[in-house]
Amino acid sequence: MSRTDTTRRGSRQGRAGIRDVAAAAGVSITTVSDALNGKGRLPDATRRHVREVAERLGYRPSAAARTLRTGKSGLIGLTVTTYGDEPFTFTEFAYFAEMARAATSAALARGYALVILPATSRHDVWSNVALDGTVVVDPSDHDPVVTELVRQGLPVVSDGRPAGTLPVTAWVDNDHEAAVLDLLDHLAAAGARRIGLLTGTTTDTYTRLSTTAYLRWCERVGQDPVYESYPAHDPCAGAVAADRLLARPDRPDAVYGLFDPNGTDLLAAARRYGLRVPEDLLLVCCSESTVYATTEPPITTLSLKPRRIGTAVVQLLIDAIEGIDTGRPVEQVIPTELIVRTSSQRRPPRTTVSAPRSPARD
Amino acid sequence: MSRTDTTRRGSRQGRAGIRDVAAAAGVSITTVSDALNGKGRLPDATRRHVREVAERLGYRPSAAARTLRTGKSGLIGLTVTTYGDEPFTFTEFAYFAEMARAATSAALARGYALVILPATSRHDVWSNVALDGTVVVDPSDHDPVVTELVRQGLPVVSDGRPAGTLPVTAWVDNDHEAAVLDLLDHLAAAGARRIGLLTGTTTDTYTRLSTTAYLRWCERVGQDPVYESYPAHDPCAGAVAADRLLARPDRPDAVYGLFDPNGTDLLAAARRYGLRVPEDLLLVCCSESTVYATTEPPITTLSLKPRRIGTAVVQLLIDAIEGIDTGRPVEQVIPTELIVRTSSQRRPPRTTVSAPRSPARD
DNA sequence: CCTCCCAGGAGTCACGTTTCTGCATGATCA
DNA sequence: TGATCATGCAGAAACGTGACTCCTGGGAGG
Repeated sequence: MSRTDTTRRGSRQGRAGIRDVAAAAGVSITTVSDALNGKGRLPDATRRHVREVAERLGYRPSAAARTLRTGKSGLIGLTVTTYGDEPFTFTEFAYFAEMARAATSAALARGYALVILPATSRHDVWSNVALDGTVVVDPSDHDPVVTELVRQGLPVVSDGRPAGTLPVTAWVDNDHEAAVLDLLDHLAAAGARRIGLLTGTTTDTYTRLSTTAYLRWCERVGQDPVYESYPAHDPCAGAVAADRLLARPDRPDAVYGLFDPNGTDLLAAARRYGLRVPEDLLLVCCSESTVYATTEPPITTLSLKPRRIGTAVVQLLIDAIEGIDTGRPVEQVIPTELIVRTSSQRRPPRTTVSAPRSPARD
Repeated sequence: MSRTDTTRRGSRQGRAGIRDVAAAAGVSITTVSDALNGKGRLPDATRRHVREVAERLGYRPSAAARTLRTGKSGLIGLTVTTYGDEPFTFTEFAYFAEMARAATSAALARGYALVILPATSRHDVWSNVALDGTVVVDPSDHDPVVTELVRQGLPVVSDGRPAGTLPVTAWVDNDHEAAVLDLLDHLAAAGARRIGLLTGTTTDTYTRLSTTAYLRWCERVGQDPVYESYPAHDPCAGAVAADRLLARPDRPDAVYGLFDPNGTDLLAAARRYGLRVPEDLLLVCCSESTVYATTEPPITTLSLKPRRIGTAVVQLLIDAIEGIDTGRPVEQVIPTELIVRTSSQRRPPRTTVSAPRSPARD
């Protein structure tokens, strides 16, 4: 009777609370909670009645209270190692955008949302948000953020295999070595005698594995390595390095560029030196950008399949959050795809392997 | 004395709570809270002691409990209208990526984090996260999500001026009409006699305003409009529309493309028809992509300055969250920038107006 | 010597849920 | 007919904070 007047504050002040719904429906708080969450044992009539009243009052459960009570927030952190003060790195823009998009989709489909967080260990932001787990893109060697998160008992899944002893719950990556070896074989089969590499000075796993594979391949076929390195986060340095590579006395007749903008940079450099692509110079770069389908000539690209990676990372993370923890790290390798276009074929292609965005020429 | 044994659960089970810190420091919960938040009146000695103990125990305050108590979560929603089942639209990829990056930076600098949320009114995800406010990119006419958020009393700031009576707290946009008029004048000054438009079939504000400005300009200078429309979310349709535009009997000698991929599509179409750029065809497109600096020839682009927009949107939103609510909508117009390159100059440029791909921008 | 005041800190409630426990009420069964 | 049991629901204890109220000395002023 007189106890229902404990509903003093919530009713008029802000949004309707569970108490208001209970009072309006003439039932207890327990019944409302059970009815809305499909939990307890209630007849369908009561369930419907409560739901209707809740709808009428515009009731939305408080996410904060639910999180506090259940310990689950439905939030997943997404963090990327950065080279400056910006939250994402610039070089892998298309890759990251695609990967983040797929990750967001996959998370939403399972009822989770993604929170973009900085890779810096500024605790004030990280500890202000209740996370169920975190996706880390390209974690550095002994990432303090990852260590701290694992110490708190949160699952962490990385895009890119962790270097050193980084204790991630699971990771997803491409087989970068196989991709590079395959790609170099493709160039050699197209007639390349000396293949050059445009690579980065950073020590991340992608750059390291790819460069190592290149060197191994050179050793195997008995070619002297011809490569230029530059800091991958500086787009101007990339254009300069592309120019340097083609200005060398031992100029390569084919080049693979590890980073997204390398294709246009190499194409511009080739024009400056009067080199025709693909007649004088074969070109491949690693990119997710669709512009390479319509450049003159279209450029063969290696796709790392960021959408599949983003999806896989989130699936593994949510599995770890909800399911049983196997204890040992789970590893998943996503195949790459070589999208062959004109720039890596000595003769005009007879069978088009690429998916062209334009009506067929000739 | 014997009441301190109420610290029964928290101490061993999970992370350290505020009670554990209080017990370890030999003070009360109040003192710990005050010491860590710099609130009450405590001597520095006590404050330091408590902080040290908290540090030693690895204490991190529970974000959920704090949110529940204070009503502020430090989370900002970021949502984009979508044309498919993906969370972001595809056509404005570079724009959105840049804008989101700037928004994330600005939010982090003020202690907030961004949560990526779908534009669909799937309430289960939206109501599962406690938001302090939301950024909406390109809200549709009577966006149900915006309406619902405003009904809940949350501030909403939109990128793109709201159509109809959408009750946003504030908005940020470019002056699209002025940008298009200016750009058309630029093309006319370069010698264009008949300027064509590549536009979209969607009804969003950007497309509508830009197209209207084009039609107005045509009327003013007495030119018959020459344009093709296509669904902007379909990249293949864009290539086809570009081809159609150049195949017309009243073929334009200059084209402005409203969307990011239009530049490469138009360039490819021009090559198919044997048109030289800029001699036979002047080209401008709206894009944030840096590839247009190195295409053959480089293409003039209209930049909407997404970084400035992203920053402005977040600043306005956080101001609304923290500060006083003025009640009336705040509007902010960001100027656009025409990056003039070879494709829109009849004669080789003597003075380079374009900004090359240097990292420092804005 | 008494009073007042203030620094310093302890107790306690409330935020809005979820969930465990438990109490009625009828129906079933030996 | 009384014991057992499933059903339908109410009470109340947390979850971990923040903030308000109140208590207790000790020094200063009268």
